[in-house]
Amino acid sequence: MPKTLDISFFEQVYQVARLIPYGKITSYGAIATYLGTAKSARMVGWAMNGAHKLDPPIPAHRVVNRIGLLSGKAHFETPDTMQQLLENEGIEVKDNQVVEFTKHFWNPIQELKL
DNA sequence: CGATTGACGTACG
DNA sequence: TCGTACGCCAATC
Repeated sequence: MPKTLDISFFEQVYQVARLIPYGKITSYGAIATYLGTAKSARMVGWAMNGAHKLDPPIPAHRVVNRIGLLSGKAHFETPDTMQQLLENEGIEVKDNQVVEFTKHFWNPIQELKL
């Protein structure tokens, strides 16, 4: 049996996270929903816990919660890293929150679902 | 080895 | 409309 079918939820999260295009952002819930486990949004964030340890690294800064809040900024090297990275990609951040969130939102369901 | 926690989100009163 | 409860599953205490 191919192990490709045995990849855990984490691996799938990593796969999707790496597909997030430059200058775009998505939410934990969006990824979870795309994977078919809408209520496992927490696990998406949990997966990001070791994102920087992976190779290639996962653009965890492009993943925010459903309201565009930089809920995971505290887990970066410095609390400002996440915001800096986003602004570097042309995404405006105001008070730990993404401005025009829906405008920069990248929905894996809409983009990847065929 | 059982209980708690955690980068979230939805359901329900 | 707002506040509280629960689910999700792995890692840590």
